[in-house]
Amino acid sequence: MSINRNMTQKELDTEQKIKEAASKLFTKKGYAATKTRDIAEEAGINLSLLNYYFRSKEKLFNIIMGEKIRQFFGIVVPVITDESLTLEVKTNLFVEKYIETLTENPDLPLFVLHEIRNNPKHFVEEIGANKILMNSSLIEQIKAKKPGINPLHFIMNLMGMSVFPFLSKPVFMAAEAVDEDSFLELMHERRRLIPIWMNAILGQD
Amino acid sequence: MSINRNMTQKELDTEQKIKEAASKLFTKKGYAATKTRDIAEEAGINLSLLNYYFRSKEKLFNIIMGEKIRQFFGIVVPVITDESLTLEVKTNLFVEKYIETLTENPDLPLFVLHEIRNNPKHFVEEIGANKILMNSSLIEQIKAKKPGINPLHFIMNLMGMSVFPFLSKPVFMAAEAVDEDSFLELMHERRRLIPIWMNAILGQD
DNA sequence: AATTGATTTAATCATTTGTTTAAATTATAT
DNA sequence: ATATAATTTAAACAAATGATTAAATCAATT
Repeated sequence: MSINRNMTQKELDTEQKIKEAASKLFTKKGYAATKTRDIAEEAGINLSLLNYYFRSKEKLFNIIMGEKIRQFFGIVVPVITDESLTLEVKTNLFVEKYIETLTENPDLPLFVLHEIRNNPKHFVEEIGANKILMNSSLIEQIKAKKPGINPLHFIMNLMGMSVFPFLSKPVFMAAEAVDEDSFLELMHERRRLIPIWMNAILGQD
Repeated sequence: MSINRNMTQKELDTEQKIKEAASKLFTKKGYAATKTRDIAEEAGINLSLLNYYFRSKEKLFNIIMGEKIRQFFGIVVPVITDESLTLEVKTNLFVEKYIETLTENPDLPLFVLHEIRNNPKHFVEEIGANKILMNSSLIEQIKAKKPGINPLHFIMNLMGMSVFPFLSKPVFMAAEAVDEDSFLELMHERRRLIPIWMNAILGQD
């Protein structure tokens, strides 16, 4: 029953080709709109191999989903929990990591937010993410600086300013407000500007 | 062939029941994951009536989609184009309208952004939205205040701070950072705070 | 009441879709 | 080289799905 007994080059290739095709289509079109035959065609493999390597569409999806969730949240968990970093450094790293990752993977946030809404359990199980945020040193640092305000406001501002542009990119492109190049340039500028804006929001002391 | 020859109460009810069921399911699950039988069951009608009133699932979807796009963008187009409003008043109205609408329709932004990415033509045809944003008086006012920076940065900040919390609500809930009540309270606070933050970002002159 | 048209229903159709099966091929080990 | 196991393929299956049909019911008009 077990697979991967013999780690030939070809075997790894097939499994990897399926994963990459699935990753591309799932993130682009979502679970329901992606057909197993689409994945097989995109991967250039026989349809049966999908079930041979991953048992079912759902199991394949769960694997991809877990990777994407870790990709989306994994990049910042070490940053927000690191007690040795100042608030300013955290903000800088947060913005840098997100803009870097999302520039490479523009479909990531819409996919992750969509699928977490459909199945929040995935998120919790994958990241063990409950409690992490609220107990992070980032939250403590914000509370210390702005004791009167719920610190989540600033997390939402930071994420909103960093992530939302990628979510709304198709809208801005359809509205002819940006093209591919000018969007990239904007995101490059934001890597520098968002920390400045966050500082302005948090008060200039 | 024509429908709606006799505008009886019952007929309007059936058509409306289908539209409301479709609206609920499409916005919650997307086009592909919503089955015509789900819509019929949610509406409490016979499956055939969906085709009788709307010809096809796709035609029904296009109607719902158009309404949602108008709902999402229609609320702010009059605000950003009104030359008689100051930048501060525009910002206030923008935030107020969005937080009000999205509090009532939390699934709206994810649905709209998802479907616009899948079919940007819909958006352009529905709103005629190309050119509107970049020629708006809002853009002019931002340019006048911050001549050195691309005004889209501030549009993205304004939308990001207003809309992103609704997109990420399921994440914050899964992370046990908020519950339903505290989220509502946060959004109520943001209606007041975002204009202040936007002012801080735009410089305090 | 009878006729006509609109609406609703149950049954059915044709495709699509996820999965399985069994045979064929390829690689590995003896 | 032969036997054994792993991989790949083509064909097929069963269930799901969007749509249609034809008959039944309901409403309005004469």
